[in-house]
Amino acid sequence: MLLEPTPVEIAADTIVVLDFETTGLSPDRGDRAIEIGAVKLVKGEIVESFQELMNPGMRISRFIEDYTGISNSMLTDAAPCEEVMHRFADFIGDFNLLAHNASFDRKFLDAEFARIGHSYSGSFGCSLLTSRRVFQDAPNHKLGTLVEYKQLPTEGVFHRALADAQMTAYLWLELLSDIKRRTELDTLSFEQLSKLSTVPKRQIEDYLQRLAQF
DNA sequence: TGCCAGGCCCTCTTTAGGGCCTT
Repeated sequence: MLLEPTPVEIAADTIVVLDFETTGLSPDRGDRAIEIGAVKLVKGEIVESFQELMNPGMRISRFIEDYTGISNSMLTDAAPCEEVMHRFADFIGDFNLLAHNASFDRKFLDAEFARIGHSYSGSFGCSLLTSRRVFQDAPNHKLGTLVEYKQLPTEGVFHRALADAQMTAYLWLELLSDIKRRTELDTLSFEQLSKLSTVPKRQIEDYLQRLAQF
């Protein structure tokens, strides 16, 4: 008889990859989220997705309309941020989280969750910091460039939350694959990968060699 | 009207400056 896995074991195998579209760069200066997209990766496969527009209670700039393709008219009928973030809180649970340039998405997640009095316990990983170390020969480390550089699956849509979250998930799997190949390891923990993103670039080869010895 | 942030990381560094990323 198989035992049901404990919640801790499930969390270790599951990552939620997320991406926000926002009114600007800084929640500290009043910017709000306008779309959240996310996919749930379980043991390297996308098993669930989440995508919702949200009404920030203000008009968005022409720049953001052009950049994202999200118009003011699209947001008029969207649910308010608070309502969407409650549903997103249920989606992410206590799973570990990942984003491309996670410091950006983290500050918007924290700001929007603070508005609804919600907190979360998952750790944040960053595909930008990791790819700067693992894919050091890439022309640059913008998400779109890395998708092209690694020939990752894409529908040609950029700067929309779900599409960017999906591409970030594929980038993460490519990073995992590359590290596994270089270390000849079968499995890598989220903690090992998070640690890697803090190792100085010049020391990455040494770090990978140390990983391979365990 | 016009402008706006911040974390990370490299180097011509650490008593600093500037490029890269995210919207």
